[in-house]
Parts: sequence; C-alpha cells; structure tokens
Amino acid sequence: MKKPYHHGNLRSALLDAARARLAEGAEATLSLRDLAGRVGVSVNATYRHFDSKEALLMELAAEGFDALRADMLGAVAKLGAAEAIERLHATGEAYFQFAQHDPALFQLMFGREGRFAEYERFRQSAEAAFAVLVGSVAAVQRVAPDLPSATKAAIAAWSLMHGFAILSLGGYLEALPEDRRPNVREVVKMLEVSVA
Amino acid sequence: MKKPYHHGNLRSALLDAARARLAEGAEATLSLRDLAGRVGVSVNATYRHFDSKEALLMELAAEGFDALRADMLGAVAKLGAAEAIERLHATGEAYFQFAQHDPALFQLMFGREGRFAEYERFRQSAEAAFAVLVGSVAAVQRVAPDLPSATKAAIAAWSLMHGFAILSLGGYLEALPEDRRPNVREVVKMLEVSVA
DNA sequence: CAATCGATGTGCGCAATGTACACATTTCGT
DNA sequence: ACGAAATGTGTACATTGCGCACATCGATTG
Repeated sequence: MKKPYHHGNLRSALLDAARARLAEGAEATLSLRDLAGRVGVSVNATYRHFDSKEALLMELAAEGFDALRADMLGAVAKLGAAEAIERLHATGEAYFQFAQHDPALFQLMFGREGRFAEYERFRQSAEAAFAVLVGSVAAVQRVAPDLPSATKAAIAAWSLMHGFAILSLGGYLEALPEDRRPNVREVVKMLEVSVA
Repeated sequence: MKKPYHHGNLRSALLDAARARLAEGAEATLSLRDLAGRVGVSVNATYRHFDSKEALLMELAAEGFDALRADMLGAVAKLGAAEAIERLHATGEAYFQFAQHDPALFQLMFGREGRFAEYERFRQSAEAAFAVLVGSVAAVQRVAPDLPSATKAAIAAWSLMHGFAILSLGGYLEALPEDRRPNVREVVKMLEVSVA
C-alpha cells in the first residue's frame, strides 16, 4: 500500500496540522514547508487550497471565532434555566477560558491589527461570535439585542474580557502578587456593573 | 565631505528608522536590511548594537511603554487640580489615544504573546506605565496604591481600556453603525463604576 | 608620539521562507 | 474514451535573519 498521488482532503489536513502547531505555541515558526512536510505533500500543493499563507492563517482565525462562539453558547446551554446575569457570567468566563486554552490561536484571531478584517469569511465568523455576547448582555438589560444600549454595553463587556485575557496571556499581571490581581470570576462580576 | 566609517550613533538612528517604519504601519515588513539601508550602513552593523531583531523590537516596545507613561502623566498634568475621577478619565483617554496614534507600536507592545516579558528592560517600562494607572485608580478609591483593591481595580480599568483599544484598532467595531458603538468618552465613563 | 586594542562597520555566505512557473498525474463529465 | 479540470511535484528566485572573517577607526598606554 503506497500513498496515492492525491491526498484526499489536503485542505483540512493542512488546517489540522496548523492547528496542532498552534496548540504547541509555535505561531511564529509556522511555515508552509513544515505543514506540507507533516502532511506528506510538497510545499506548492498547499497553493491549490490556499491563495497564500495569510489566507490559510485567516481561515484558522475564522474557525477560531466559530469555536469561540460554540464555546460561549455551550457554556450558557450547560447552565440550563438560569438568571440572565448568570448566563452573562458564563459567557464571559467561556471567553476567557478559550483564550487560556489556545493562546496562540487567540492571538492569531486578534493580533494582526485587523488585517484579516478584509476577508468576508473572517468578518462573518467574528460577528457571529460577538452576537452571542450581545445576546447575553441584552438579556440582562431586558431589551432587544439591536438597541444601541445593548451593543454599546456588549462592546464594553467584550472590551473588559478581552483586555483581561490579553493582559493575562502576555504575563503582564505576573509581576503582581497573586492576592493583588483579580481572577476571572472577579472580573466577570464586573460585567454586571458595566452593563447596568 | 564623505561619510565617515563610523556612524556616530547608529543605535538611536536605527531605532528612529524603525519607529518611522512602524508609524507607516509596516510592522510585518520591517527588515534589518531595510533599516540598515535607510541609515546608510551594512546589515551586520546592526548586530553591534542589538543582539537580534527581537532585541531591537523589544527596545522599541519598551520605549513605547515609556512614551505611553509620559502621555498618561502629561494628560493628567494638563488637567491641573481636578477631581480624582477626572484624572482617571484623562488617564484612560490618553491610553486610548496612544493606541490610536501609533497602532503598529501598540500592537508591538502587546501582540507578541508576552514574549518580551522575559526582558527586564521591557518589564520595567511596562510596570512603570501600569503604575500610573494604579495611581489614578487609587486616588479615586482614596486608598493607598499598594492595596489589593487598588491594583485589582486598576487591572480591571486597564483591561477595559486595552480591550476597547484593540477592538477599535482591529476594525472589529466597524461593522456596527456609529450610533451603536460607544466612543472613547463613553467607555472612559465606565471606568468609575468598575473602580467603585 | 607611535603602538595597540577594543569598538564599530563591511563582505560574503548560508539556511529558511513565501511564492511563481512549468510540468506530471489523477479524476470526472460528456 | 477522451479531453478538461483538479490536484500534486520540481525547480527556481528573491528576501530574510544571522554567523564568520576581516577592515577601519578612536582611545589608551608605553
């Protein structure tokens, strides 16, 4: 049994390999040659499935948003029936956990100075993820999700969680003794006031 | 008048060139060869002043924190005598303006997944900048800056401003109509509640 | 004042990387 | 069955960060 000329589904295989490398924290050293090698294919075969390395990373980032959305929805669902504020807490905590769980992917999703925002594919996934947050916030406010107050509060909430995630990942808080820095739960609690 | 063999102060000249390139938004395409060329020197001359490209970027990022600190202090100073809460607002707004004014530098300061945090030089500057925020927050709380409550609130405040800055720069908010997204001032106002 | 030495700069070279171009192989629709 | 579309390979090139040997210069020291 020798390996066939055609791979079968190179595209997803490449993405899998890339995800694995990211999980190893090797974002900087992620090369197409490396990916192609792992999948057992020549470098240029990758260009049949992605216009460029950027395009491949963009796809990865977009899928990251899909996963983030799923995580947040899952966390809320697991609560079953609960107060709206509890659901907001769960949403925020899921956001933070996601960042903790796959820091490199998280950085990829946000760290390119919005260069990915040009891709429709990317924007859609990012917006869908954001919509979950808006929903949670709107529920707390007991208003329709498309009201300015809901989106504004949601952006504030997103900002708070996102900033905290970045600062945590970057190690900017490690200089402080543990009792002087808030944990996720404490930060999540602040969501309610910023949403009020 | 021909140019001398020795440059005179290559180190700062390189940093200036790098800053200029960053201001042009060319973070990704910032090469040592490019910098050396602009300064009129061979590539390897740079290695007499920086151990690696990373080291050069780290220095840039550290100086970024110094500048950020100066900006925040300056904004507060310009207020003269004022309510503590006003000073906190000014601090937060200065933070955001800094990010807006030099997005590439800002990303450099935070976007490397904290890889710079290993450098003492970097950590010191970052902490000094953070100390300004802690001071502003502590003043509002009327407590000593080294109390847990002050640093915790300061981290929350930092998170909020930082997250908002990143989301703005990344263009993640541009999908929303203007009247549905908060501006800096509105976000800054939320600092008081998260600090209360 | 000249010899010397450390600091600074140059040239050449290497391995890795993204990507273009020409060509090979396979699959599929008609 | 056969030609076209899809997919993969090989070669090649420019760019990049960086190492090594050597050149140049300013300061120190006898």
